[in-house]
Amino acid sequence: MALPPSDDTSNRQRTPGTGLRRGGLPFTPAVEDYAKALYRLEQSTHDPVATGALAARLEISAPSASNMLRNLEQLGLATVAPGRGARLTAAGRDVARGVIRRHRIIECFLTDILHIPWDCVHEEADLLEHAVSARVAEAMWEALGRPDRDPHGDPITAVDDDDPDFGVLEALDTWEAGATGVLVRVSDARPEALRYMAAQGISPGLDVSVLSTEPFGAGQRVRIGGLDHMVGPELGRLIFVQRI
Amino acid sequence: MALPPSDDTSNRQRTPGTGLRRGGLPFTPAVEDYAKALYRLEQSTHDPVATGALAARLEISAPSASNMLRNLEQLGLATVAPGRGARLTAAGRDVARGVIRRHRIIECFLTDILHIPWDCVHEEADLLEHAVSARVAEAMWEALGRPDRDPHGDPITAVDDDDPDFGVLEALDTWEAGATGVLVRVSDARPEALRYMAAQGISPGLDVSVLSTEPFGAGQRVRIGGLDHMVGPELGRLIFVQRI
DNA sequence: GAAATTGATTAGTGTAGGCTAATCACTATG
DNA sequence: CATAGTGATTAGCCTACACTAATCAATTTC
Repeated sequence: MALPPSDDTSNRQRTPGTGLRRGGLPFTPAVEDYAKALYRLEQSTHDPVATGALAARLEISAPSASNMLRNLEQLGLATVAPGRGARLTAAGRDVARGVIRRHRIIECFLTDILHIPWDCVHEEADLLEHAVSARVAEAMWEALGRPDRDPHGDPITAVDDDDPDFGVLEALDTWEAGATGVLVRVSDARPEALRYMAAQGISPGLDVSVLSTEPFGAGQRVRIGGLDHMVGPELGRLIFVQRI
Repeated sequence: MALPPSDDTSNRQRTPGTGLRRGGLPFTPAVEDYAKALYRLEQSTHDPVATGALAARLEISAPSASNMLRNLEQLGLATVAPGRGARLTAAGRDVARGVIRRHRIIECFLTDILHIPWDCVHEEADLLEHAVSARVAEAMWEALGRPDRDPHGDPITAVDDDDPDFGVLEALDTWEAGATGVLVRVSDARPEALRYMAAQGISPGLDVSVLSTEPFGAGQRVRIGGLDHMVGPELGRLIFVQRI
């Protein structure tokens, strides 16, 4: 005989209407996603975020965004100026930075410890970032040796710090022939671009030098980590480099 | 300047009405939880599972369970006999075993790699088991060296295998004075009991010998891993041992 | 200054997953 | 046999999020 008190009474906290689950996590995944999106949009424009911009970002309808903004306001995470867009509150920024920090730690963890290919970790991390508690995320960070960048080169900052100003970071497509530097970060915006770069052996940390700039929008011939590549302008915009 | 194509377009698959998210995962967390609960109940009684038993197990109301059972049936995961309870189909069993496998791998991972205390991992794993893809779970399993037991001693089996019959596994409280063996598994049913055992240094893998059995339900004096403990009957029922 | 375009909000729906209260269908008992 | 318990289901409701269609408000254009 075995297994009688068959385990798993699991304190499944029930946030009414949210199914089982959410065991103690403070916000719903949707709320965290909205906070993250608001943070990013606010960060790039430094202006209040228009409902439509938020909706476009999350690929949802404008009414959905409008609705959820009222929700965020009620949760104290955002303030909504009647017709003119929304801003995160300090609390909202903390939520957003927490999610972003967890996301990047998870990406590190997936590549460095689980050896999942570099170009797949973003999607997996999107799934996990809402289920990993702060405790687990911090334990991951420690286990990884407190890294300060994720595999795409994005910084892992403290929850109460803004993303650092990248300073002299430039997109590769703005560089002239002869320029040299180091590849610091690649945007994870387009998964297929990530996959291509992974296949070509292009990744953060490598030395970069622009061999030539081709006419008629053909892009650049670039040596990256000892290998030569043709980098078209679309790809060049996703690669961020720092002069040395 | 930096961070312009501000990342994270993330292919957020939208299962209508499920918020953002669920990027490709086949079943909702609720469905997985129901399958898991059905599997466990079926496994212990070998009979169809009564709606009420399922509801009690998941700490939800009977109507909710009744409702979801119809849902599971429509998904092809269970068959519901009109008034007489439900059974998992082969597909349902696969779902359940998948969740259980992921849960146990995650528990291993949390203790062995992240060094999260043994008595806390169950709750964290409950949260994560629905967000970790099969791919990530298997990568974890490989990174851990393909363990065959989780930290509580529960077996990690292939998705298409049933939990092995534990054979000669017995609850500690059934043992007489003088019996000796090894602690194979502790039930993770009661978190506070786990916490107590962790504090006392009681964990799977240790040698066990019953020194004496006390009268009037006082339990047993037991040497576990070199330390003496008074084990009351409530605790003894949660500890599973194998004679040597 | 009237009309058209644009952006945000309201109104109403749908789905997933919970709940309570009431009902139905057996069983078990006086 | 009638009556009282059980256990399951139905009916009806609630929350979180999403959607479409329609409206409102502001700006642009003629």
